[in-house]
Amino acid sequence: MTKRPTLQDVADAVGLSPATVSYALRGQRGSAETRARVQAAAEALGYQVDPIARALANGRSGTLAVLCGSTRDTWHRALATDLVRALIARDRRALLTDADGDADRERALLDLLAEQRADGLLVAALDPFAPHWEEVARSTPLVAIGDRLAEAPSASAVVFDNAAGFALVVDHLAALGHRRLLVLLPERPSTPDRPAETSVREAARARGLTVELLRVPPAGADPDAPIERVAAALVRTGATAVFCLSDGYAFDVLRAARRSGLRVPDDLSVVGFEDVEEADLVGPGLTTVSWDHEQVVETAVTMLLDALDHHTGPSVAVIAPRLVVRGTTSRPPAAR
Amino acid sequence: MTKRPTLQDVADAVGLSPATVSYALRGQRGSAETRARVQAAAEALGYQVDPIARALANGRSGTLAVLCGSTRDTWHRALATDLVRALIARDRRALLTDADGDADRERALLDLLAEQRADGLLVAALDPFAPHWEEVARSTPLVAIGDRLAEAPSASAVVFDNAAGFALVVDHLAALGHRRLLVLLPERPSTPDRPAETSVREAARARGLTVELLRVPPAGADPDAPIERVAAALVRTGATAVFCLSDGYAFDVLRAARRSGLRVPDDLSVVGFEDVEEADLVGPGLTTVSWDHEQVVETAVTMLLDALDHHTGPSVAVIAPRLVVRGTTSRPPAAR
DNA sequence: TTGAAAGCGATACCAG
DNA sequence: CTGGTATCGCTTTCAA
Repeated sequence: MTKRPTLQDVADAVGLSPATVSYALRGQRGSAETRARVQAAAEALGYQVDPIARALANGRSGTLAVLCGSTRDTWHRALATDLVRALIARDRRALLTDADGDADRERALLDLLAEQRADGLLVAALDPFAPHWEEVARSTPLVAIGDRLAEAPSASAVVFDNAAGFALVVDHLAALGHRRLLVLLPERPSTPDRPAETSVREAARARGLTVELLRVPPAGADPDAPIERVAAALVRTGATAVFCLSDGYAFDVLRAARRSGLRVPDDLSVVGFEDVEEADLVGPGLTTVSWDHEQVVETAVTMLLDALDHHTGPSVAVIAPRLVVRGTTSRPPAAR
Repeated sequence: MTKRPTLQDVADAVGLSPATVSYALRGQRGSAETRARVQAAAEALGYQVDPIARALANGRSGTLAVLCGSTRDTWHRALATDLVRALIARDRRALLTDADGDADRERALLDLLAEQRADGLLVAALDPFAPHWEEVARSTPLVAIGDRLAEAPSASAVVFDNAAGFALVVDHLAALGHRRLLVLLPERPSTPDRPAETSVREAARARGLTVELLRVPPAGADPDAPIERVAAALVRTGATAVFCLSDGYAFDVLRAARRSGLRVPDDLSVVGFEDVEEADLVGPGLTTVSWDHEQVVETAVTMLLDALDHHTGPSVAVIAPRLVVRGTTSRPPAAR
C-alpha cells in the first residue's frame, strides 16, 4: 500500500511550490493555465487534501455537527438523522452526536466539537436556557431547532409556532365536544418564549375547555412510572382527551390507555405534538400536530450553510403547524 | 477570549520540555513526582490536548465512526443512534454517517472516514459483497453488524442467526395452520452466507408450507409501488400470512392490508424480521422476530473496543432470534 | 503571479 | 529518565 500523495508531490510533479499548488487547487490564485495544469496533476496523482492537516493549519475542520439532546425520542432521532442526511446530500461532511438526555454531557460534547473545529452546529438543545450557548454561537455558526436559545442572540433558530399548534389542537377537540383535557408536558420548562403552560391554558380558556396539567419526565428516563400516572390521571379527572406536549409520550399514553381498558379513539382522544413516521399505523388512529419535517430540515440546513458561505447574520424561521387528524372521538362528555 | 493553552505553555510552567510533558500527561514516562507536577500544572492552566494536532502527529483521531447503510429504515436508524450512544457512554468520541441507500456514497464515506483517521468502524453495510471492505478492515478495526462482509476476513462481525429466525417464524405460522406464505425479501442479495431465499424455502418445506417470494426494493426507495405489488400478490396467491424479510416492510404491508380491506390479524398474519420500538402499538398486533437490540449493540461495541485496546483479532458473534408474538391469525386456509 | 519560510500543536525518534 | 528536533501536511503571511 503506497502512501497517499501530498501537496509536495503535486508540487514536484508540476515544478511549482506547494504554496502555489495549494492556492491553485482552491482556485484562489494562479493563471487559468497554471490552475488547469495543477488540477490535472492532482487528478493524475489521485491527490486529496488531508482534512486533518488543513484543520490544523487554518482552524477549520470542514465538518458540520448535529448535536441532539436525546436520540431516544423517536422524533428527535428522525430529525437528527435527517439533518445529517441533508448535510451529506449537500456534500458536507457531517457528524452526529447525542447528549442522551444529560445536560452535562451536552456541555461536554459542545467542548468536544469546539476542539474538533466543527465549522457549524445544528442543535436540538436539551437545555435552551444554558448560558454557554452564546459563547459557542459567537464563535461558530449555530442553528437551534425547536426552540430559541434563550441566552444566545447570536444563534439562528428554526422554531415551531407552538401557540398556533396549541390553538389548532384545542379548536379541534372543542369542536368535537370535548370539555376536559389532560395535557402532558415536560417537567422542565423548555421554551424560552411564553411558557407552554400559559399558552395551552389560554387556548383552552378561549374555547371554554378545562385543562388538567400533568408534568412528565423526559421520554426514555423511566418508561413505566409516567404511564401509571397518566392512567391514574385519566381516571381521576374524567378527561376525554389527552394532549401530549412532551415529545414521544403519545405512544406511552396509548399504551396506558390499553392497559386501562380504554379504547382509542372511542373512549379517549389522543393528540400528539409531533408527527412520527409510524403515527398512521399506531393503534386505531393517533391525531398529531405535524411540523413539516422536510421544511424544518431544509430551513435549518439552508440557514447554516448561508451563515457559513455568506456570513449572514443570525435569523429566526418559524414553522407553522398542521393538524393531522387520524382519529379522535366526538363523544360528548355527558355520554360517559 | 484568551487562547487555549498549548503543550508549550504547560512545559514553560513546569520548566520541562514539551516532549516530557507530552509523555507525562499520557502516563508513558516520567517519575511519579514529575507526572504529578505536570498534571497539576496542566489542570491549573486548563490544558486540553488538541485532538487535531494529535491526529496529525500520530495518525489517530481518537474518534470512532458508525457507518449506516440507510437511516431511512426505522430499525437501522435506531441501531445507528444506539451504537453512537453506547460509544459515547463509554467515553469515546463517535460520529455517525449515513450512506442513505447509495452504495457509491458508502464507498465515498469510507474514504472520508479514512481521511479523518477514524480509529475504528461500526458498519451496517449496504453492500456486504463489496471488495473494498477488506482493504478498510486491514487498516482499521471494523465490526460489521447484521451480515458478515463477504470479502473481508479481517473484519469482525455481529451477525443474526437468520436461519434460526426463519425456522421460528415458519414453525409458528405452521402451528397456527397456515399453509401459504408470502415472503418479502430484498431485491439484492444481502447475506454472504446461505441466501435467505434458500433458507426460507427449506424451513417452509420442512413444515409443509408453500412459499411465494416477492422481491421488493430497499425501504424508502419508492414507498408506494411495492405496496401495490404486495396487495396484488396477496390477492393472487391467497396467502394467509406475510413474512417480511426486508427490514422496514412490515409497516408497509400493514398499510397495504388496510387499503385492501384485509384485517390484521383476523384475515392475515403479518410477521416482521426485526423488532422496532413501536411494533407493539402498530395495528392490532404485529408479530416480529427480535434480535435483542441491547445485546447487538453491546456485543458490537465491546468487540470494537477490544480490538482497539487489546489488538484482538477478528471474531464473529451470532445473535439468536426471539419471536415476539403480538397477533397472528390461526384461521385455517380452508375457512377463507 | 509565484515562492520561501514560519507556523498550527502535538508525537516520536534518538541522543545525552 | 530527559530533552532536542524532525516530522505530520497544509495554510498563510511577506517578499520577490
